[in-house]
Amino acid sequence: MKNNLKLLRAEQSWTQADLATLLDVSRQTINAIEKGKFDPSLPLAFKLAKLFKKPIEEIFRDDA
Amino acid sequence: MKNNLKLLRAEQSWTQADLATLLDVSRQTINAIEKGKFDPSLPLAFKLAKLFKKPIEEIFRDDA
DNA sequence: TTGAAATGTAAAATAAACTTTACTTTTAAA
DNA sequence: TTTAAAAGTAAAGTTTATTTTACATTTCAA
Repeated sequence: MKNNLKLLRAEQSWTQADLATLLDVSRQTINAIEKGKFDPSLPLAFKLAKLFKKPIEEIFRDDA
Repeated sequence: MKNNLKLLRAEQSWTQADLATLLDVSRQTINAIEKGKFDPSLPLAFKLAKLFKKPIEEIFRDDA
């Protein structure tokens, strides 16, 4: 599972901490997802999609 | 988080066990998701979207 | 070039997803 | 109306997501 989070976040000039606050998760969670250490839960993926106004499939790519 | 799985599965005349096999998860996992006991992981949501040829947002609805 | 902000990382703990086993209840066809 | 398949459920265990704390490294503006 790959994602564009780093890019999308940069487009908004948000820090990892900013994004974490907006999503109500820890900064480490954002860092780990960006670095591909794990995938977000489905609810968190929905929050990201809502925040970035993009479908989940446009943010995450299934490489399985 | 709500979902149409029961309906989509019925459209294909698949049992919970059939669907579980197609997705390589346990039947109890399908049952629990259909009954709303928990949400699938993002990878499993992608598998479902692929199988049913529908975007994740069309299968799951964020009610948060 | 220093210093602060941002990012990366790690360990320990908790929560949520998922499995296995096993049993009960519902559904539907013979 | 019986009975087999399907669906529901529950407990115990494993794995994965997430938090908290804490520290190290990178980046970039003064």
